[in-house]
Amino acid sequence: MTKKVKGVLLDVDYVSREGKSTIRLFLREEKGIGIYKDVNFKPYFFVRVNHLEKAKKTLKENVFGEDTKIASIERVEKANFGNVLKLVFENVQDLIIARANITSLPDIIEKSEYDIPFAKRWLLDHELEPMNGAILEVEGEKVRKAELFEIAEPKFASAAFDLETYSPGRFSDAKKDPILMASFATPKKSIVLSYGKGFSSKKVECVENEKETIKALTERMNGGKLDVVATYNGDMFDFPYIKERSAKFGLRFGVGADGSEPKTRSKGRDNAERLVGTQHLDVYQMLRFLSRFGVVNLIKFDLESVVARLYNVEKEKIKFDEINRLWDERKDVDRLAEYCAEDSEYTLKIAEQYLPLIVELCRLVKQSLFEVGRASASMLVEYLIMDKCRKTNMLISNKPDDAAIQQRLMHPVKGGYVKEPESGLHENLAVLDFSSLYPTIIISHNVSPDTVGCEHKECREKNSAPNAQWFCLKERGLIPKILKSLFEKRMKIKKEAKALDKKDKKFLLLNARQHALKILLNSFYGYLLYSRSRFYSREAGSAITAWARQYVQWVGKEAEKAGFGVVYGDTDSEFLSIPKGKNRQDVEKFVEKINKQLPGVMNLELEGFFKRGIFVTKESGEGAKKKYALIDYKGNLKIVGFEYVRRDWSTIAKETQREVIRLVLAEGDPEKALKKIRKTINALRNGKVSNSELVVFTQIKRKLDKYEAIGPHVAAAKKAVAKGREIDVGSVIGYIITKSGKSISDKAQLQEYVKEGNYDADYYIEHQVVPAVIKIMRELGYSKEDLIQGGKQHKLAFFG
DNA sequence: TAATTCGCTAGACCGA
DNA sequence: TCGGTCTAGCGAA
Repeated sequence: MTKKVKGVLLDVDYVSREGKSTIRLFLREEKGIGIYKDVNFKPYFFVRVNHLEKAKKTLKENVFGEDTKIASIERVEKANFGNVLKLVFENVQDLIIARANITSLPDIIEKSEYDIPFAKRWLLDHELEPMNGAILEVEGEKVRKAELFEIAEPKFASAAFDLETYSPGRFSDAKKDPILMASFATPKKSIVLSYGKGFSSKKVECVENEKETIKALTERMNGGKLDVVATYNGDMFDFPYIKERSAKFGLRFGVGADGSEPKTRSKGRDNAERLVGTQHLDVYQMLRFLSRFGVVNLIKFDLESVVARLYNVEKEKIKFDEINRLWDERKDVDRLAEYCAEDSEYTLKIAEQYLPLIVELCRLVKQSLFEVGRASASMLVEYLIMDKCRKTNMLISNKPDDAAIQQRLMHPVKGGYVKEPESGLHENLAVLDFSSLYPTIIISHNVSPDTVGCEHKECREKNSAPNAQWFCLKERGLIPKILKSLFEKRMKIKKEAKALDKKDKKFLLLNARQHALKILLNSFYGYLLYSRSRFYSREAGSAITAWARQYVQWVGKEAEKAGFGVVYGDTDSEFLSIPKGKNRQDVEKFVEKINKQLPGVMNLELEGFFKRGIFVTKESGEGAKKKYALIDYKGNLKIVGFEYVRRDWSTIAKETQREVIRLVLAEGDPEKALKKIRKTINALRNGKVSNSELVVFTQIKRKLDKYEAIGPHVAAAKKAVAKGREIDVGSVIGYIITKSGKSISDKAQLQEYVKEGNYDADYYIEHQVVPAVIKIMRELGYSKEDLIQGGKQHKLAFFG
């Protein structure tokens, strides 16, 4: 008896029992999470062989370990290779043993697709998409058939939890230190579970002790009601901690859809905590992931800093020694509870904000939320390519070995072209840029590892890149195939979104979808030149940049021919100055004319018009690249590359620089800028500047003893460690240059150890404020001395 | 423990 | 103590 069930596919995993590995599907249904099994799908990989029959015989006779057998061997046709055998196994363990030894056998050339995890393999081989709808035809718990159905506007039940733990003068140790409280937030309600006296907050649900706290939290979280559980660093802290504490009490934190505990998966130096069914989204990991793509721009990743940056809210941070004090003295435990509750609430808020984007990525790359929320760009691209390979019946390339990786690293590819700017002030500018330059080159010129250097004379003549590589025009390549479909999807969505109000829920959803597509589109070029890529192609990568350089320089030349000035250009953009006698329409006409001549989907876009712009010179006197500021006709500033946008400069220098740029560009008044600078310098001299304006943030990128040159940030970190503070690799520290010490490094101290007023005024004047503003003032004829002493006045006629 | 190259700038480091 | 070179970090695209 078969029946149909319908729901959202949350997860796929496998279990091994009695010598068989079986796929499980987790389906969000109305009542809960249904678990179904695909008993027919077996683990497999391929081998390329010299001689089919001989190889078959060898393989059949071979037993790799105790009882390790190949369940079946079949010959398969692949689009890119002949003589391929598919080896199927009863379970994953057999596959693992077999793949370790197989290449040593005679007649085997190469193993292929042997390192794709079984559950991922299932997803790649089926049409279903995680976080999208699925209709399963089932017999009992066994799946007979599975198909996708689109859910346009999905809604997911999500919640977040957070723990506060005891930490007597050191970092909490799950073996000894109890959980004090646990907060649990859903979009509707937020509660805190705890024990002991002194609570009066309505949010707090008091239970008897720690054990009951764990029990109560477990109860809230299981029962298959949740699709997503969000934590903030649950991978490294909350989950491992509560598992350990549970075990101590003889409990199990069994909040997976099948009642299992979260499993730890090691991910390089870090771990991840995986729940089956219900998806664990570690918001901390997700934000790291999103910041790699520029979706968010965060400096520090602790929850307080993140909340401050995302929502402009100063959330209270209670330090661990104070947590202990409040708990022990039972004073103001409500405040502690509120703090704990806020952590969950904000974690959930951030999760929900970015969920649509991540969900869209899940669907596109056909992997679970757990995977995507922790993935890298290369993994996302790889999933897409592997999916396309399966659809077009191609054997997926293997990962490169170490020697190949080293080879690749030794031969970098020439990148984009950057034009040296004409420094100084410019008026009436138009900025043009190629929309999605590299992806559109790939699509329009069919750039792909499998189309390079074909034998057709015609392709060579018509489709050669400036670096002499050419690409076949007869058949679309693997990479362009994928990019074309992503590109077209994105165009369609953008068009649809354009018709909607920006506050419309549908708009936000469409925007998340187009953003997901953009992320993927932009990741392919990097993947082609990524040293560990399965589809590395120096030829393809260098052709892309060669074409890019050619196109952007060609547009520059054409612009000059058309009578515009070309002020600057970087990789995919041109900054034109519009001379007297020309207007906006002339620019538009120029763009139109260029677009008629561009091939395929390539497109030059008019980004905007700007009233003024400033470019500065380097110490050497050349125009500085990747540094400029523009102001549009509405008065909006766009500051690029300057210290103002860098985190490793003090606020006092950055804000002064911004104000100087604004005064110069918006008001055209360098004298006002000069006044501002002198005022700042005076404040510094008089000790009036607060520490918060003096902090410099820098990331510690390696272990402290691994530095060859001890810069101020390393020196400050070392001193802090000597005082007992922990500083991990990857953490961002804030330091101040104090009065005591000889070198700058000697004077550097972590912000938290510096008393107000104890700063080296000369340093902040000479090394922070002046260097930040002199670049700009120099363009207007001022010297360093003018800034510092208040030298002679300049009469300048820059603004008529 | 995982996309690329181009570019700027600081401060340490090192030898004269 | 000077000036050149190297290490390091971060941003633009």
